[in-house]
Amino acid sequence: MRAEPTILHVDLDAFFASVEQRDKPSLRGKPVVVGGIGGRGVVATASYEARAFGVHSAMPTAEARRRCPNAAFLAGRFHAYRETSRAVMELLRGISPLVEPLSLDEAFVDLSAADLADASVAGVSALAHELKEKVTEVTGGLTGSVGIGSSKFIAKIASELDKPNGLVVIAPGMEQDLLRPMQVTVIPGVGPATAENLRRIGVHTVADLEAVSEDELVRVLGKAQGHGLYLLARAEDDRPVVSEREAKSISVEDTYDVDHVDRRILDALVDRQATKVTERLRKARSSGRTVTLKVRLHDFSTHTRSATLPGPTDDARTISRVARTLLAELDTSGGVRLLGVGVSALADWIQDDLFSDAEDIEEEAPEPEDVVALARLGERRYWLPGLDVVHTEHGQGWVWGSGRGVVTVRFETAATGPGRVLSFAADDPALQQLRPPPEA
DNA sequence: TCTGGGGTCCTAGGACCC
DNA sequence: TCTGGGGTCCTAGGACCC
Repeated sequence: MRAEPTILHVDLDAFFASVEQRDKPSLRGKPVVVGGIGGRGVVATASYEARAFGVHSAMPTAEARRRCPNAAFLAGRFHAYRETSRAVMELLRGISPLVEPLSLDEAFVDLSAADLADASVAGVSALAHELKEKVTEVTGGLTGSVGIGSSKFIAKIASELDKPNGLVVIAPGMEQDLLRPMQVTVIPGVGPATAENLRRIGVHTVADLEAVSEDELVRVLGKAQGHGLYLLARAEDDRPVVSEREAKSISVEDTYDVDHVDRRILDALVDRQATKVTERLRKARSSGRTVTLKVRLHDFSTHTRSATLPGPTDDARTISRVARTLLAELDTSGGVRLLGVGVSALADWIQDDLFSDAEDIEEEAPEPEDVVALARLGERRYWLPGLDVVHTEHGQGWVWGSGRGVVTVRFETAATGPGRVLSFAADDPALQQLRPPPEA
């Protein structure tokens, strides 16, 4: 909790649906539902016109159609959403460098890192009014709801209070008065299961929660959540706004219109997902060590199986092979409604099968003028999957040897001189024997 | 015509090492 | 011969968020 109301939370109103209404004027003023439009789809966003019919996020689309047959049902255009989101995030970064996006349509901004003349309630209100106008400008007509307070928790609660197109500033010192009468479910992190656990010990409101000892909360909810809620019940929240967060996993999943039983089909679907994951890994210039397969069976029971490799990979065949092996461990004879393939334990560097690496290196050759990129790309690490002899080349640089493990190879590049191996090191003693090839 | 897709964080148990 | 903890890694599942 800060002494001044310097944490701002923005939430774009009915974001996906609003983008559709912006781009298609015939949809304006009408119910619009964006989400899965197949037999097993759910609603991602409903326009306020559709919400009037009782349609809301996470509702099965079939139910939404029943409640609001005249709505436009759209599958969504994520490219347009990303573009619009990017414009808003840029705008926010113009206010303060400390911007933490939570999703395409939500972000925290730490105003204490902004060039702010007046951090009083009146001062930040004026800033927020201006921000809201600019949001509408840069998005081509969308509105956002803004909450400002002394912490992330309070800012987030505040932005919920006056949707859509709202602006609420909670003056420091008023947090407890605001929270006490509210249901515990307004607290982010308190979902149906936690609410039920709390209900069983007689807790319905934040005031009720505040009356429970920390020991009791830890007993009922576990260490992390119990401690966390003990603090939030008192509006104690020091969490910083974090602008740069590294992804921890990349995954793809699909729910099928019909359950699949045929092994060959399932294998082929896993294969396709492994390819998609790989594409995204490569785009992110990343690789991962742990492959996870997710399976939802006909009865909606969900199972995951994972395997951790000795080194990271961004190879579709490897990921697919591991995922299919994991699939074989599960009894899928009753039918599979969802398959997913994910990769975690990400490394910010690229594994390579050295025999197929030459093209990749070419693709990733740094721009000569980009010295910073060069410094990073000049050093690449390779995972050698148990090959007897490994060698690679970049320009005229070579290394070879035998063993298993991770080896670091530093190349000279076009900008630093002729392509030559400068040095190499490995974590497996066998690989210490790596050496440049004899003169040809 | 039940229940998406992309994530994050937490828990608990077992293996393994010191 | 029996008995320890602590730390870390891995795995599976669950809760939650947008």
